[in-house]
Amino acid sequence: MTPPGQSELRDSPETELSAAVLSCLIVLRVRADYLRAAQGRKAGTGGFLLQARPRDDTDPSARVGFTASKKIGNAVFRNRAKRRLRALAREVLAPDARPGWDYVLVAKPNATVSRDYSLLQADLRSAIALVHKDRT
RNA sequence: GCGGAUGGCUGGAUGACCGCGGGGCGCAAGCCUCGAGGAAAGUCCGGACUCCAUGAAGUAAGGGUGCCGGGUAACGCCCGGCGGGGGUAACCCCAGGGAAAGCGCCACAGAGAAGAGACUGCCUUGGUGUUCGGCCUAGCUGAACGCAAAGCCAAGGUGAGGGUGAAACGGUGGGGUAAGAGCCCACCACGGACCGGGCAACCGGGACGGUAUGGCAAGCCCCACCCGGAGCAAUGCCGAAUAGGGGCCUUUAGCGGAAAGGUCCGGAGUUCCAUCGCGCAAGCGAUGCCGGAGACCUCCGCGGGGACGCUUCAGCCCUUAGGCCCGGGUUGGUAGCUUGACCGCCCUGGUAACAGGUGCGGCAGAGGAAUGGUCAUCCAGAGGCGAAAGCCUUGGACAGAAUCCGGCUUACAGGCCAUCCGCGCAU
RNA sequence: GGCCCGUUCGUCUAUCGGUUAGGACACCUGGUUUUCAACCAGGUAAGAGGGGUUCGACUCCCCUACGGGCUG
Repeated sequence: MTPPGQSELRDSPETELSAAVLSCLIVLRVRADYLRAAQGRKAGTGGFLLQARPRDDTDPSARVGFTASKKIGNAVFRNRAKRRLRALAREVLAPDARPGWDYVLVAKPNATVSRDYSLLQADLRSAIALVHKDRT
């Protein structure tokens, strides 16, 4: 299975990173932050839309936000979309997030809830690479 | 067996890895434990709770409810009954008070739409011959028909027939009459003194009345009963930051005193409290050194004020300035916050709703908002293949707590249980 | 979360319980003009959905759906 193999592989870096990374992944709370992130780099994928921007301040933490509009569906579907995106961010985005950046994951109707999870993981990896490469 | 009615339950299960929110323990690492629904929904009713300072009575306006009895903290909810309607039945549905308090409306059609009306008709009496034609048209005259009616005119009787309409001022039959009419009679409908039953709604009987009372109150209204307003983004406390602002309204915005306690000062002592009393308990109350001060807090008296539609009263609560608007800043923490008119099983009372009892068990508390993500196996379900066993594929209803309860309404794949009704078959 | 309000032609809006639901803009057709615009004439086109009260409902009552506003 994947969990033991991956944990073996990432063992030494993960333990150091995890504390730092998890503490750095702060949830965006202010509407203005979301509006500013929407002005930054965008990378659309089959399951969601990733927005990212580097903040030009001294705070080294990486922050992340989630958006699920009424187009997604009723409250059950909106919650599920946000939970899947949150799980993705924890597994994929946390190790690769750059300090001082804001990320926003926007759910897409139907896709975010029904798309296969492994495809979503691949989507997020490529989207992160796209956003980071374009910037540098 | 088929079809139906009613009531209730359930709403995937187990495991692995990685995670989230609350609580407890721990210095920490971490460990343990709890973590969505029957509708959490719509926000349609009723409450608890908080603020508007409290309570009571009356009343205006406005709103709501509306058969009777009961249940409940309360309700527009529930239970039982009554009446009306539907269904072969089980059973279901009903905003179901008052139209003789008053106002209003009843389009079109129709004679007439509310103390109505007289179109076509029917009948009686009186008058007049009738119809057709011609002319010089208040009239004259010719022909045909007829000898007593019809027609026309006038006066009167009538409300039965026709037709209209959602609805036409009781219905059917008979008698009666000039023609008719509850004018009279029988039955039905209606009203109904009174009698019996029932707590009541109402039910049964019914002298008598000849018919009076058209419909609409989810039109205004009347009657009875109920209702103050706002809502946890209520309302407190702490902190940060900006500022130490501007405008308006009301106003007598105060006076006198005390020093047990807080506070302050000096000295002593102390800090998680101790002692005593009450209580089953949670808890509540009292006491806790000495001297001084009177600015502040506090307390007492007098005076003033207290918006909530208005008035009155009580109590003596709050206050000693209050309120509103603009501008500026913040968008934090904490309390409210979840054990309550609570839920399930059981026992007792009651037809039931429900009430009482105690025994056991259960009950999330976030705050840009947790309750999840992925995978595997199984279980319902659907489709395909197959004679069957079985195999493969697919796939899980409506839907996510936000102060908390009691209801209502709406959404809901599938499954299960109980009771009852109709039909058919067998015995 | 809480509290309110509203749904009528494609759009904006009228409408005592008694209609063929009125008007303006837009659209279509015809006329006028060399043509277009403007103008004239005519036409198409609507009661959010479901129940109830009533003889009769856009209107009165109830439920649902959708849309909008206010509130620290």
